[in-house]
Amino acid sequence: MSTLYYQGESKFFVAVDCILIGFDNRELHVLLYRRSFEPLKGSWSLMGGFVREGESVSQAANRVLTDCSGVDNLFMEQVGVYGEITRDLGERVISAAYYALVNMASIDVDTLKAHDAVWVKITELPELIFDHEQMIKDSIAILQRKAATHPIGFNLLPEKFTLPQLQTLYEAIYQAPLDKRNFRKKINSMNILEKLEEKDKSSSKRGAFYYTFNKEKYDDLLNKGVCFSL
Amino acid sequence: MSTLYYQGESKFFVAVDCILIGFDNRELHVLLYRRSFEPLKGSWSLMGGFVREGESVSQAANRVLTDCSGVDNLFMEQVGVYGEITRDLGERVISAAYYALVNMASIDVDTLKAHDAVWVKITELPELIFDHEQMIKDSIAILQRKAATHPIGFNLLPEKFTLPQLQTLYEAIYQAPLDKRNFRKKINSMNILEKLEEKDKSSSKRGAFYYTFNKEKYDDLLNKGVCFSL
DNA sequence: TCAAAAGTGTTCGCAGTACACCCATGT
DNA sequence: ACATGGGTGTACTGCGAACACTTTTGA
Repeated sequence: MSTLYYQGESKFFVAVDCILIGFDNRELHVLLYRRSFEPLKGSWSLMGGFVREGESVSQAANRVLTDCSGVDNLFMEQVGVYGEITRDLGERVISAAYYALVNMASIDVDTLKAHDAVWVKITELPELIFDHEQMIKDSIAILQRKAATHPIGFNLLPEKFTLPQLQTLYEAIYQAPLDKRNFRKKINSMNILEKLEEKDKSSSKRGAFYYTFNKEKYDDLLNKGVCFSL
Repeated sequence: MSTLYYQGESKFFVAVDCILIGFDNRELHVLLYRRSFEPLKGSWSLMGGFVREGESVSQAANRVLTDCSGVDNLFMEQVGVYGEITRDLGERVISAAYYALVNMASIDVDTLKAHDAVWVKITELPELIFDHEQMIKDSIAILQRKAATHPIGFNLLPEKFTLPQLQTLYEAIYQAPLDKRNFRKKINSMNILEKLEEKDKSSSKRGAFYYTFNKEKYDDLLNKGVCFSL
């Protein structure tokens, strides 16, 4: 390894911690697991890992997410870096947090079991190691802000979804009830959804029409300078 | 040094880069300097430094900011972590960016000279090393978003300021003209400013009244759940 | 026939926006 | 007296918020 330029400076362990947020058509969940190594073995923790030589920090986050979810290229964004000296009880570790969004139904249950990972409702978080609770709080704050102005919520839904489902999602994100008619009016006026013929009969006798997110329409709006906001 | 738990993992140089944003009552500026060491010695760069063993990442950012500005405890927030493998042409360095806000008049000119640092208008940025231009763009995006809903703009002004000054500031932040009467109506309705007897005669014959930001009033509003937004 | 969820319009109030003139003062 | 920037009010409009009934269908 070369130390051409920066010799004398210190080096640090750099980790990534992943806040994988999922939706089960009712509530938001976070993927947690029981830490399998010391220190604090057995405590609740976010999925994480160390950054390696040959990968960027975001690649490391993607690797960790793929590994524990079984799905590649999840929607993912950086939350921030957590750099307090004693944040990790083992040794000093500087950690970059990333949140990712996924529909819980698309995650293979066996992959989760293999990592001892479980979905926990964000309203019922257990005690977590280090600063992981703060990371989750920061993630949800970003999600709440960003979901209001960017169509990222669709990452939490299956390809086809109903309007009641979509509304429940936003109610879960904002942790607040929304008016059905106002919500539908607004969604409708955005003109970014495609209504399908098919109905979902699983949650009512009448059935609710399926919709899909239409990325082309959305990109068109952006090009015209129109502002998405929900 | 202990390698109790995490042996086998790699360690990295971790740097901080500081986007010090200043206001001169006309335009926003960023503090840049000519890099004094290889690689790319002589190129335009943000102020930065390496994180040291005995300090947290944010403490490192504060140290760098204090060092180059001569002022301690500037308003400062994290922008994010930049972790591409080859982002630094020397060796691999993972960098955390922080932006800070300051009134340019409060910075000692000699301190700047000592660091070969200069204020550059954000509308006239030169070519910068590495990903520093991206860091500045990201900072300004955060500033634009955050200044609209949080009273952070006052960090860019002196203790006493006039309403025309305040308006010019927000026009510089948003890079858009604002209507004088609407701006004053809104500011006034927030009830977070204290009008002083004194006038600033430096920019007009009539003179403009000085105001100060009243943090108590602002905190009161927050406690009542009122939402600041400009 | 009834229970349970899906779907549908209108009204009201407020906040954002557009807009033009008088004031104070130093030169 | 005049040039320069400081300060003020009103009318309009569009968007968010509140609100209740009908429809469909499986059990």
